[in-house]
Amino acid sequence: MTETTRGLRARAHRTQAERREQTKTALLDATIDCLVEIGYARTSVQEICARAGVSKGAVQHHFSAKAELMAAAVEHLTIKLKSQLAESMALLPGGPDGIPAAIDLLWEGYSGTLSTAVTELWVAARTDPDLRAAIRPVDRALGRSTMEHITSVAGDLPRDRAETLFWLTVNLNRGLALDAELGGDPQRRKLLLDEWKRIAVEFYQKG
Amino acid sequence: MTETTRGLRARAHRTQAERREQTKTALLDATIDCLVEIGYARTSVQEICARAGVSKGAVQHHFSAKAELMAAAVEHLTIKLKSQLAESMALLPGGPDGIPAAIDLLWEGYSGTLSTAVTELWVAARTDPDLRAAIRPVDRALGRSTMEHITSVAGDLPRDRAETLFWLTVNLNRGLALDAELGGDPQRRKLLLDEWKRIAVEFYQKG
DNA sequence: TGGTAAACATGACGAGCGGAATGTAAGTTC
DNA sequence: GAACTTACATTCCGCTCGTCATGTTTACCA
Repeated sequence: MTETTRGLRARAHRTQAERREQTKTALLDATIDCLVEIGYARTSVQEICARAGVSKGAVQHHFSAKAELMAAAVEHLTIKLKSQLAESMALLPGGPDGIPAAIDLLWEGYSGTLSTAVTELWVAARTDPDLRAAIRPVDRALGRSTMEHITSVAGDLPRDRAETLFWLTVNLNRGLALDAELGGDPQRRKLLLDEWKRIAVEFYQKG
Repeated sequence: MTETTRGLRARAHRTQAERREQTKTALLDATIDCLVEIGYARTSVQEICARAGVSKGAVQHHFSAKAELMAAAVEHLTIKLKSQLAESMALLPGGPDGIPAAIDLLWEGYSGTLSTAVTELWVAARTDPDLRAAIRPVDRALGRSTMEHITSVAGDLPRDRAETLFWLTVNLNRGLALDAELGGDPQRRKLLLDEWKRIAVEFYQKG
């Protein structure tokens, strides 16, 4: 339960725009909470409302249907992920340690709760055309923008090589994140990540 | 809709054990079909019954609850995957082409419909302790047995190195499979897989 | 300061869900 | 072939779901 989902009764006087956006973000945050804590299948409108501290009428006023709420949650989620990644990427060192640091960064990003929520939506979107249509462009944009930032730090690495390394890392991370979700061995994941860093340095930085 | 889910009225005379197993596998196959076609969230008992061509009473007779059906589906699914993998692995060549061939094989396994169903159950299991408890041991056993087979073909590669390569490949594949599910670029996936094969040969076979 | 519109709450509705109770048909056993 | 058990069908129940219609509060504006 995020802090932002509470404290709606903080001030007595709020302008309409403030009220609107506050309950809207409360709903979206609550939606993400639900996805993380109880999964997509059991994420109901009522549960979201309960967590957001508003009524079902509110969500109806802001979103015409549950699907629209989910679509909005996708965007909300992506924005949050983007800012989180941007924050981390600002601290990225260049030079020889750049690649392992970038891999660590991407792992942090893909193993967090936000990415867990994204995975829930992804899997659900496979069999839900509307949700799929909402996710695809947003997710592609996030992937591309992250790649731009990462590869720009990569320094002397040729552009296409850096991109390949990036996507390999991302997909490996997604697999490892799935493994983590089901309670795979953390020690093995650390071993694999370390090995991957070694490979990346050897194969992309030196070779 | 699998062939085995139909043709229940094939023979007039069936022994009790035959009847029992036929409807049971029909239900389990139908469950997998549902997972693949409409996803875990919308997989209901009635939908499963409709696809299996039996009534809700039947599933009630064989499984005490929906959760138990799902748990059984996990095992059924794993058995199918195992036999599919075993079939492919029998054709695996040794020698210098062994590693790329093994990677291709694993990709075939992890990008098929059976693995899609597994992913649905995996993600659902994250927030469902019972399902999780049902999946974990079965999945670990499958992973281990597959690794045993693969590494036994690996020839001169040291044991722990082969294992590391195997798990890296598996996790990369899972990430790529997720990408494929949401309609990522197939060309990029092929490029990444080819690159991974090159890395594997260079880093594990030669070096 | 009163009227208007936006933001939200409340309650009701039909549909679909999982599960229980009960009925019927097919196979087994003696 | 009659008693009995197993396999399956039918029907119903309580619940929760998403959505809608309507009522109430809050902010804005003249």
